[in-house]
Amino acid sequence: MTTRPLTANRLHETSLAQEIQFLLARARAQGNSRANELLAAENLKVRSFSVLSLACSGMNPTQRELGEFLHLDPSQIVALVDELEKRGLVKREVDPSDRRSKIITATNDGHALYDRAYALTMAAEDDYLGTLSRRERTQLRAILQKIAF
Amino acid sequence: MTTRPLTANRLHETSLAQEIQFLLARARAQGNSRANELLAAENLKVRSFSVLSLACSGMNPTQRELGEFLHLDPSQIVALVDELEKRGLVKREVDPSDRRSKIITATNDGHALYDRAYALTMAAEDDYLGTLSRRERTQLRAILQKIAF
DNA sequence: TATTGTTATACTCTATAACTATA
DNA sequence: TATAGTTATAGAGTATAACAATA
Repeated sequence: MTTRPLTANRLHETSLAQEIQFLLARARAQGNSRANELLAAENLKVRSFSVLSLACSGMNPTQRELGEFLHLDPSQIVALVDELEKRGLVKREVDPSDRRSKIITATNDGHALYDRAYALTMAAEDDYLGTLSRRERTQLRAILQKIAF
Repeated sequence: MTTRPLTANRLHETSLAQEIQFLLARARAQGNSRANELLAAENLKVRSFSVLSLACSGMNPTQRELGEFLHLDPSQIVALVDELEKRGLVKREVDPSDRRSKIITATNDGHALYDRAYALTMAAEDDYLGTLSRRERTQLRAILQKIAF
């Protein structure tokens, strides 16, 4: 964990520090950076991990669906899938019901890597949510799901 | 609010959609985009609003403190303060106790604009947290503060 | 005519290093 | 020698438009 000397702690009392939007941004940044640190051991980032995770989900998502769900442009999905495909972790398959679409699924190697990477993201969660109780985590997840979906 | 057709709703059941990190990112993205939409009416973005807010806080922050608190590089702070200063919203003052540092404070115009912009960020919060009860918002703020600080 | 994936391109955001003035 | 701010620059991330294949 990158711990920095917070000599600016006195700004915690400002109005900005009470805004949920600001706090969300800070919490996300911390979690993202910690997750990226740990995922680097498997040459993944949060972004590519997300695609791999959905490829492993059994839901057979198309690239279009991945982009929609991850809020990423189609061109960004192309780049992410390209990289994972080159590494032999996922494969593109033409959707028989609509030959324009490509379904992204994980290979055996992809599933194996996902299992290890998933454990890393859980470890990252423990690191930056360490001060939260089980109950608080459950509350947080429930509230965030109401916002996000 | 940019409402998009979510034909990928079926992915809500995936393991990824249960991860707090993922949900935090989504919630932040929604809030950020909504706040930017509303702040555009005052030619501000979330980023420049944050600097203006701290300049109005009465805490007389230095640029260094702004960067530390907002997790931004010194060079980014320079660019943000430059823009706000050009618009006559904030001013740089040399810190008498350390002539290397510059203290950022708001002008009268800056305070007036901040009041309007703050109302916009509260409106944005209402928009994307609309489904949350008062109690849930309080819980969320408290939990996020434990994570962020 | 509209949509999926692709490519190319540009724009924004972020990170890094070097410089100055002060300490 | 170290630090605050500045400048320049490069890299990563993001958004846009145009194209081929398919619907």
